[in-house]
Amino acid sequence: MDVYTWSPYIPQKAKELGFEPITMLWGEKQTSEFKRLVVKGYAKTVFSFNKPNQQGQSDMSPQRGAQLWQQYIQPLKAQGYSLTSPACTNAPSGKKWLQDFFAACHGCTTSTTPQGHQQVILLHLKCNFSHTCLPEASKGGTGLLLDTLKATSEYAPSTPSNTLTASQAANCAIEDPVAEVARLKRTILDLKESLSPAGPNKRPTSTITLGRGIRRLVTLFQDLPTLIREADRREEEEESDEESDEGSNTEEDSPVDPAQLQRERDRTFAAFQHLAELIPGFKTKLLNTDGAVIASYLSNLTRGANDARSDDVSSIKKSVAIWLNQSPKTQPPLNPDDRALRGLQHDTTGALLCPLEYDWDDKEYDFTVRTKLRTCEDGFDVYSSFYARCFYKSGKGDLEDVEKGFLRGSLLVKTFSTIFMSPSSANSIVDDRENDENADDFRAHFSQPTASRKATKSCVAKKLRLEAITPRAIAYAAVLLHFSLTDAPHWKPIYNGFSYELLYNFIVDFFEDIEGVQAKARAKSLLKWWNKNALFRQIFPVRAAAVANSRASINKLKAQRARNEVEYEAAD
DNA sequence: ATACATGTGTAGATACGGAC
DNA sequence: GTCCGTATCTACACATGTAT
Repeated sequence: MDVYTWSPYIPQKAKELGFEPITMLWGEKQTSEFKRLVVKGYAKTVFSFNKPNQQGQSDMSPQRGAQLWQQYIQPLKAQGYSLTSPACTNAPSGKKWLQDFFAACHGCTTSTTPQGHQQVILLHLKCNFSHTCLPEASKGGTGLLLDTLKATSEYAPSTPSNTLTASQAANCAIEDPVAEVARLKRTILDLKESLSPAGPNKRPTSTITLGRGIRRLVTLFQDLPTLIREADRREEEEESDEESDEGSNTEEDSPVDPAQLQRERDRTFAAFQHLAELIPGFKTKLLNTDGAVIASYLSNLTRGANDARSDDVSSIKKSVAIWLNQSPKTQPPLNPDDRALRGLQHDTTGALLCPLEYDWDDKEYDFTVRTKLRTCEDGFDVYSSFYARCFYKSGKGDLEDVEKGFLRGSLLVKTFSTIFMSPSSANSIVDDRENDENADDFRAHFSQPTASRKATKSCVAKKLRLEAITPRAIAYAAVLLHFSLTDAPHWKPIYNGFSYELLYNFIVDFFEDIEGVQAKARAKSLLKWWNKNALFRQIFPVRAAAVANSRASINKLKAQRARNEVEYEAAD
């Protein structure tokens, strides 16, 4: 850390405290004191005129500056001092002042840069930490300085990143621009490495990137402040738990089922917990007392969340068309880039959107059901039920047992693996609507890996550190699949009166909000069915079972070696 | 202003071909 | 055969464009 006092004087304490003192010729009025104090060894660096281009500061002409420089500053070079150019303000007049100064200052060129360019003079960005430096830097002040560097010494720095510029500003002095830039780059690299020691990607993950998993794993529709509010509410409730919150709610006018409200709250709180798990340091970040910091943090997370959803909506739109077009029955073929001709008007997508309640394919009455559904005749509404056939294994279900086959359809599995594994991973999943005799064995959904090419990048699930398939991930995939079968022009939470938020909540609750032992067991086995997924296990080869196995092997080896030792000693 | 769609950049991986 | 550099590919992240 350097220290200076806007004068030649260096405080006695400065050196004792380990500061590197810098002397300064502030302006004309300090020349005598400067000459008296600044001798060989007094300091290593010298700053020169303070804002010579500004009235009320050292205020002098470039030509006068050059004279003073030659008289007082230049001779110090021979005494081992680092020389620093006049410190103009960041105003355009400062750049002009410096250019004129260099023009007038003959013989100031003392050394050369490694590139062989004439290094005219050491430059100093005038600033101080408390009030000038960072605001000016953020307004582009350092940019101007670098412009000046370029203009005066032919030194062209590689385009500095924002971080670099800020660091340069904070450093306040650029002695040798080339060395300085190189040094700062190394420092930044070091810092980055220390931030993320492991992993091939050394770049620290940005907040936006961190947010990408939120819609996929935490909540598809709720915004982050809602989740935080619910977490806060719970905390308050716990603190004053004897005081029931009856009447504290202002929802008197809209009669809400208390059980429904409680479920809503539980779901929201679960989302908060998932969020805290997904985003490293999330809870810590919330402790920040600066509301603006938190607001921008949350808005970046939200941006990432919505970006990722947007990516998924568009990629699933394409993929679904390609999968369905593989069947010759899909006539006319679907346009991968447009949902416009999908929905009820198309026989293939219509059949998949059609819930169990209706028989899309009834032939006896010449497809009247289909027609009635299309014309929204009374009592015929495709969007009245969540039991759409696209969610069912082989597209078939039983109205008397709606859970049977629900969320086991191959299209849903394809959608899931497209999002969480890779688009190409879905190719290995056999469409169960074509050959339903493969029914029960999940592995039958996957053909042998035919791709000669291995995955080239870690998949989304890995990036999100997803260790097991969660209900919310399945619900996310289900919503995206259903939506991509419609003819919606763009992503909407509600389309044709069908609420994707309600569908999402329905599927989440299907797993998370269960009454009864038998029902719980069925939901658990469904989740297990997903996690048993051979493809998914390829991605995470080291599971708990594998770790246990390796421990068992180690123990076995230990035991045998111990036994051998005993036998060896006995033989002696 | 915001959300969604589209385009660009890049990491990580393999395939290929020439030199030795 | 192996070593090494280059070309190419996939898929994610981010930037930019566009519509509402």
